[in-house]
Amino acid sequence: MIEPSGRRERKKAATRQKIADTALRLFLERGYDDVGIRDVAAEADVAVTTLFSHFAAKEALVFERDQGFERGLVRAVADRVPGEPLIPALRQEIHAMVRHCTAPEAAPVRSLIVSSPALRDYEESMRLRHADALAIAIAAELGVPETSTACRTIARFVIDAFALACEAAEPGDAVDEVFRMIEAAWDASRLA
Amino acid sequence: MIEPSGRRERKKAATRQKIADTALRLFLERGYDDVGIRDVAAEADVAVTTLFSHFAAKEALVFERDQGFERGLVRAVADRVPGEPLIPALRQEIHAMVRHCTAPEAAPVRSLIVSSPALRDYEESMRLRHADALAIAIAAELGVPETSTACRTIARFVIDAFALACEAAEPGDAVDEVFRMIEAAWDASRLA
DNA sequence: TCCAAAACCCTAACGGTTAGTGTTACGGTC
DNA sequence: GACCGTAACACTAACCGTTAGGGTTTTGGA
Repeated sequence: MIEPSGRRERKKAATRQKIADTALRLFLERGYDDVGIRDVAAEADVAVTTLFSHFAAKEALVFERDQGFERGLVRAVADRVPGEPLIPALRQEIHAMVRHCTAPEAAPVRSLIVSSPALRDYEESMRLRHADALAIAIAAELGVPETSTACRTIARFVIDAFALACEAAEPGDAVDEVFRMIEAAWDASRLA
Repeated sequence: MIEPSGRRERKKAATRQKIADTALRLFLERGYDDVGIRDVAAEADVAVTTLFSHFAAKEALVFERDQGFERGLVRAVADRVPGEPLIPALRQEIHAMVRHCTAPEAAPVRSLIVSSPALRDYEESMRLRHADALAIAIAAELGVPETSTACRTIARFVIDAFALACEAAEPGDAVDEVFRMIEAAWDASRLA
């Protein structure tokens, strides 16, 4: 009775994708605030309730791909080659994420996000969740309690690096600059 | 034609205060989500539109006093005694802010905020604004461009210290712990 | 073949927020 | 002391995101 194999899954994924694609297209054409949920649903040919069964909020329509970011961060901590130090592994992962977000083909979506306070706030709240997940992963890796202030601090700093680098003129250099500071902070903590 | 002195100002302030007091009382009595804007307006005996002319959003009704935080941070940078190093000055200010937020009499409001995702998100977006303001103040103090990555990084780290300490079991100790890391990060930056 | 669940649809509403349009009360001016 | 501009407030009516309630179709498996 489990394992909903095949067609059902594919159809559901297709519906979800169609909604996301339609939404992004309309947002880019007419602006985020000038496209209503009812517009998106109509254009994607689904009911409004169906749209909300796939996406928790209007803002989520824009951040379809960012689900992998959190997983990537946690993996960068948990699955790194034995003996590899933590911070450089995270630096590498943040580099990849920043490259992804600042790639030329991502520019229209970027400016869409920047132009809407609602989207900016939503993105920041996503980052907070990422930081919490990362803190838990780091704590698990080091064998300290999840509530360890030092772990949570490092996790936040790493997410800050991501956020700041995405807005910097030279994103790659910014990642390195912030990570020099994070490395020092790490050495000054009791975790190193 | 300027200088609206006297009665008008007082009446406006009184209205604002009455709205905020009423709102907080109702929220604490019945829960944030179970009190509507129309309830608050009716109980405070003002029109809904009047309420929104004083407060930008429902969430802002809960964060009436936090306007001073940003000012305090900027002042901690700009008005510190000559020769006093930057980071300890900020540490002191954050200590004061954390004490303020974790004081026993602030507990009901704290738990109100924690219990509502909307309020938590709003608080975090306020902190982002504080970080931006602080970054600008630091940049001005050091005579570097506002967009300096190092300045923005330190500002974010300081705000992180505040957020983490407010949630920690021992807030005061947490501030000191995070600031040891910030101090190291500061020394590793090109600003020190 | 038939069933249970998943996916979907429709309608109607709720609650925060805003636009449009007055009305009052205050402050400064002649 | 009468007068005018404007800030503060009120009322109505809506917009928009979101959800509840309740039904229909599609799918996978027994």
